[in-house]
Amino acid sequence: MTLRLYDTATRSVRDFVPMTPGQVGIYLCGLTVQGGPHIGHLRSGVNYDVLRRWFLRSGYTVNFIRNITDIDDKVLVKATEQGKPFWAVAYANERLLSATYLKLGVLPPTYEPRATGHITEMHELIQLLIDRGHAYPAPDGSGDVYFDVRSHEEYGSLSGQRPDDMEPATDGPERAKKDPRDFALWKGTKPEEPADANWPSPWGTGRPGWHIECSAMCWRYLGTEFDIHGGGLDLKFPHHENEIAQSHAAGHPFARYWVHHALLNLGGSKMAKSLGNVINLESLVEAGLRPVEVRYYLLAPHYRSVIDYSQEALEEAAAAYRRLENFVTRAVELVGPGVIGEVPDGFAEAMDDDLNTSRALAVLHDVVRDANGLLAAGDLTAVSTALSTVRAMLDVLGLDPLDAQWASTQSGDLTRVVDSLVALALEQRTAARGRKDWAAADAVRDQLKHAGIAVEDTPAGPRWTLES
RNA sequence: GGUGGGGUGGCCGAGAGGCGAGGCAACGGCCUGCAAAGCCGUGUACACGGGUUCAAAUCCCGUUCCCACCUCCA
Repeated sequence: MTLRLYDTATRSVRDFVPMTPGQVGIYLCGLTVQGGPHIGHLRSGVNYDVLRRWFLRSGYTVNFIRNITDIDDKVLVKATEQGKPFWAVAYANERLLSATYLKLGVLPPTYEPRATGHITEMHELIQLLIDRGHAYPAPDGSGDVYFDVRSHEEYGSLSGQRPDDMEPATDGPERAKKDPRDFALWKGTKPEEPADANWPSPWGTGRPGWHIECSAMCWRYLGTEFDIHGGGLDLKFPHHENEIAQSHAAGHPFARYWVHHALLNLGGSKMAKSLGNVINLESLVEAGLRPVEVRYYLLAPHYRSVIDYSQEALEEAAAAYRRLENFVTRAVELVGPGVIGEVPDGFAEAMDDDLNTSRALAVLHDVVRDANGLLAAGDLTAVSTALSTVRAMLDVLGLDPLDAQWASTQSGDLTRVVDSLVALALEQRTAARGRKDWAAADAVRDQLKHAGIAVEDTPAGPRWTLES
């Protein structure tokens, strides 16, 4: 079985063949840290986390690079507005992003390079492009350096657009460009921008253009050629198109597969700060959802399908997850956590088929349904086997309830105290039930329920859970 | 205007020529003292109009509506 991935560059699903057997290098365009992340950003993190976990599960060593864009127009504007250094604003948001990813169980990247830490590499790349005749310093003395789109025949191949049909890039004065589609590699100092947002360069002080950083960091951490480059569909043009242009023009073969995930919409258009239709993880947690449920919601639809955010759909997803979690909890009470086993063939086939998480979840639910039957039948050996299978699937998706990541407060000292108290009450209830005093038994159950404790009777005796 | 992706049952969401993915909700049944949880069963869905085919949600043509990108964007 091999993984097949949809490659945007060839517009087809292709067998994934790594450059080096058993190893995979992935570059994911991370965030511009002009603010905290919303759930659209988190979808990106979760989707690629699942891809990464599937590679790990399939026996690969994964070199996963996700960058931080810590300097750009918007960061500078925010810094000026807030009267803070741009780097302080960027770093605060970066920490917020990391904390949020952590809450969602997104594995930390192998490395998380920042644009401002790679000015040297960018200079080297820009000089290489100038030397090869694909870039030029602006003749207007601005200190800008532009990529010469006309010098690179394949420009537009990723997005399928012809330069002639394109609207002009607006990241510099048109009169300084040879062609309006040329884009900035280096931006000369502007008086209205913070003084500390400038670096010396062979072409004058300034700061990097947006696209060059990713080409430079890919080169630095993954080499001139690597396996997979990922990002949101909205980055396909111009960002990824420009990255390809820069890197190819520099003589780098660059990424072998381009993976783009669809966006998350709210109210009919994509979630974006600029549109003001933003929902973040904190607000969902305040509304009573757990991060693991949000994670389920974000990974349940296929990564190339648009998610139209709705509270109802999110709550349905949460209910679906609880069903899975419920089985795990009940099974563990009877047979212990066991070990994480192997994933069923159907699940593996779905994941190998361009990461079809929806179909994979269908397999997971099928197994859980059968396993619930085994649970009811008291077949502990079979339950134990099913549990290890279920946990394997959940683990690939980053949703294993037993993972330390999701360890609930229920396992603390307080729980032991509550458990002994509830046990006392349940003893009385059991006694009442023994003498068929249903009124007394139900009174105990009602009182516990009032205290937020749900009691249910199972073949193995009564069990209790905190109501969420 | 150019480039892509879509419209699937009450809701979410896979599938992409022929066995009704899965989840949520609903209804019926089983289990239960009653519940809860769970299991079993029920629904005749594929934007619209044509066409191809023994067979179309899936292919072709047309219509329509929606989204993304072409400007900072996951």
